[in-house]
Amino acid sequence: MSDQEIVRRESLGKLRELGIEPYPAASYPVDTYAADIRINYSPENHPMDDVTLAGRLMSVRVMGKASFAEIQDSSGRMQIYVNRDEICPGEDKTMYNDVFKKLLDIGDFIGVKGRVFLTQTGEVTVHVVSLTLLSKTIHPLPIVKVDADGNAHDAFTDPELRYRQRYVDLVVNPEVRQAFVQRSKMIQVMRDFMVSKGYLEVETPILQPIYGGALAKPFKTHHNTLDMTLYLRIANELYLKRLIVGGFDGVFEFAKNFRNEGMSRFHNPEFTAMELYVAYKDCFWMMDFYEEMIEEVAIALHGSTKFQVGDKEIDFKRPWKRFTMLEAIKEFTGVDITGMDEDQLRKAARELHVPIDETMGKGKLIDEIFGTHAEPKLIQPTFITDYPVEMSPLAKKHRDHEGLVERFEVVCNAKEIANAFTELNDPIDQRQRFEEQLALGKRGDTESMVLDEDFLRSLEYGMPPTAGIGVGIDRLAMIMTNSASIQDVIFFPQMRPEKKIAAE
RNA sequence: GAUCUCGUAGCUCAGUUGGUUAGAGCAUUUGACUUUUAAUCAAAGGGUCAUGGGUUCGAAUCCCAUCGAGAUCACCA
Repeated sequence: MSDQEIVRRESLGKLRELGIEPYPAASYPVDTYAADIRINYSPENHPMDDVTLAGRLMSVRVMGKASFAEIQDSSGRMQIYVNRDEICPGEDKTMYNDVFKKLLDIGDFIGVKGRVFLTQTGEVTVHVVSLTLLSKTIHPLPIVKVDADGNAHDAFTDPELRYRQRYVDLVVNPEVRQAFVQRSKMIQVMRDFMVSKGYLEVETPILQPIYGGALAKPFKTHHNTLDMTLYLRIANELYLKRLIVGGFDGVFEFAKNFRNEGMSRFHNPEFTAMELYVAYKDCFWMMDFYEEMIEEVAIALHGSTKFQVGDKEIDFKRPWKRFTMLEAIKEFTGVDITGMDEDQLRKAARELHVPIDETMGKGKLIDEIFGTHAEPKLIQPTFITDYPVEMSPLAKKHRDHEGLVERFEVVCNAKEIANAFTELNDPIDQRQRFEEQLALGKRGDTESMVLDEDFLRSLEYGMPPTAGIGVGIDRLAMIMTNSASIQDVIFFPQMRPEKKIAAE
């Protein structure tokens, strides 16, 4: 235990000796937030003579019998003025001299009641009439100080500590809270948008006997009573389509998916995807739908379709640029791969210095060329359409072009932020596609799909023509909040266990 | 999984070519100041230099291994 922790435990005892409970049980009648005061207070037009607010004590400047301090609530900080003879009207000055000056620490939760005034320097301040300790902190909070020039001192910046102790990060770094508030708002706008169209928010299994709906490696677990292997879902696509079979016109789910793959600033083992399926629509309808929804998100968060992300300005104003995949490859490499067979593609990929291996089929080769040369250059939101059939086993064959499917992805800031198809509803074609995937699996591709007989049976009962889309919520949140790492938009990103705590 | 970088006080960081007892600011404690402040002044306490081994008369510093983190790459959303 550090010195500071020992001192705080001692303070705790002294408070109890003075008859002050450091962890009182009663509700505290908060009626005002710091931001309310900052926004609404005006000495002439809107005096605030009786406010009660609560929060953490974040700084204290003692000057004899008068002190200035700051308390931080969920809306921000507010300066308070504490005068000895006002909080201690009688002879006993213990409350000020001992409790306030010595036994309170930065980080403690306190409640104050008082009147708002302007100091000589013009700062809005609460003149405290009574002060209540609400919860004592015994672990020192790292204090970020900002000097007169706006420079931060002692910022709490170590990424490991920030993610492991997110609660501390949230207390001392206000912009962190902001990113999460925006993330939540983004999801809310999307949800409202879809609900307003009449679509139903649903929940589907996370524990699945057969994983499907995406190309990825799953987490495996075991159910004891059933004595069977279950997989944590990698996607919810096949379940949502079963619901379309069942007669819903539109269903969506914000789903936690789990993929047992590498971690990076773009990948967390568990992540959130939103998938939406709408009956009697196709992927071209979905393009318009998505564009409109995301434009609305941008406006809700930034008041504009245009905002800064890293060193780029991104504009979500409709309409977005649309490329077929082959057009995009031609645009950024100068090579037209239209009509090439597998060997020709392999040769073209080598010439373009695209990393490839022998397990790759025609679809993966095209995808690699696109991923290496086109995707990194797509900063503004862009639709990429017409994917090869080999890499899209759940998408309907293109109505006009042999070998392609009706599919689009949206690429923005060099990352995919949506993936959509006109869904394959021909049960015989779907069975063949699964079988091709099985063949790829035998060839050594560890991410090929497995055959889901129950899903095929549902298609055999008949699924209406359907458009479906999947949206990477974390990726989209990174762009919308201008975050460089996925860990900045996930409260508790996955990390290795903390050695010290595990040992205790 | 590969490569590179990093790990020093509660927090942010110095620490020279390997050389006395490892430093600073903030935070903490004590004292001063009894005041409408924007890091008030003074003093003090605080360290398994990530962990373990090695080289050396001597290691925070050089070498090896391990643990943890970050960046880039691979896989992927």
